[in-house]
Amino acid sequence: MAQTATLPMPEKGQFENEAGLIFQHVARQRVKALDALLAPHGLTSAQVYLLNWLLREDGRTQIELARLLNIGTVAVSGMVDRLEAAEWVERRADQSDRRTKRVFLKPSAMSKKHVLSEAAASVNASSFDGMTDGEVDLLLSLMRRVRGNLNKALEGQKPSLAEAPNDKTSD
Amino acid sequence: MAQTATLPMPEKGQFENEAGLIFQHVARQRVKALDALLAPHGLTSAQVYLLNWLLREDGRTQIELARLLNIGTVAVSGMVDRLEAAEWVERRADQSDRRTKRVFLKPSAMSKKHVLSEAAASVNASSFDGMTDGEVDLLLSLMRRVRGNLNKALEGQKPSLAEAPNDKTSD
DNA sequence: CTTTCCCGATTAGCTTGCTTATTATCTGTA
DNA sequence: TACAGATAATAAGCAAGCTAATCGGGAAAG
Repeated sequence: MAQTATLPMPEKGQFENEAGLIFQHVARQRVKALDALLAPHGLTSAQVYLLNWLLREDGRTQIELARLLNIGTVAVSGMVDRLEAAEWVERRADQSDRRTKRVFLKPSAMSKKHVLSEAAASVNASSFDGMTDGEVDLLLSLMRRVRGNLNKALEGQKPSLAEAPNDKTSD
Repeated sequence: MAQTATLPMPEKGQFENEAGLIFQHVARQRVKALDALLAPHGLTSAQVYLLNWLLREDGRTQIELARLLNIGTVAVSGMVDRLEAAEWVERRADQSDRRTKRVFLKPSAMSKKHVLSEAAASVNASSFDGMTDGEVDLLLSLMRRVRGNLNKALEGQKPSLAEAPNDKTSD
């Protein structure tokens, strides 16, 4: 730190603002880069993340997909709608539980397998260009810590599910 | 799948998939955390990023805001619509160029100044909990390099603006 | 002066995510 | 057995991005 006023580094307040935005920027740019690669195949980045999980193991329930993708079941529902309309996947009823629907890849999706992983790998390669393996590992491990911190913070923010035994001190 | 069964670490392919997702996760969780803090004030995280730039300097054009926020002018237009409807800002025509509109804070927004910066700082504090200043600096500098890499990659992907002197070899 | 080109803002329509509320089904307990 | 509560999926409606297309206003040729 220290940095006695020589660098073009903004001051503390501005720095924190920039810290806030850079996570959004990187995420959005990754989406854009991936979308650009996938557009010729009629796919989007979010769809590819979902399909990649199905390629690892087919026939997952939508709740399983939601947990793997870290999004809500409602978002999964919409995505599966679109994927089904485009004939990449199909829903089939679970036999033992009529509430759940399992999502299966259709042959058209399976045949695109290499495209999906190559597109993702290509964006990673671009993202980490000029970085050593050690730097990439370091970055990812720091990101995991941030994710863990935010998970904790978000759990603390919504005490609606857990806790609340007799704690009625809220507003 | 191989995976010699000791660590919970997935193998390379899965690792890369996770690398792709973690940037989205962190960005989204930051949004959620910030939104939760701001909801009582009737604001969203994206709106606060925009307002914070106006607090630094009022009366910017929408294109300036788009560049600062790293989003498109269309997105800015929509956000300013909502901010204007909620009486946080107002649009005024530029005098010298009738195409451009400048966005000015209204008193209600100025009075929230401390709320905005505190919310952002709070999310940063949560995000970086348990990390040393050095680690945070390192993370941010790595993120900046990733952003730079992606910027370059995205420029290369759309040769529609630059280049294309006589290159008509497209599809 | 006019024509052509560029540029700021907007509209229309899309994807992806969210919250809240509904519907059906399952499960556990009285 | 019956009823209460959890759980899987969906519907409705919103925010925030995006691209492509449009409109009006500058600016620089001719």
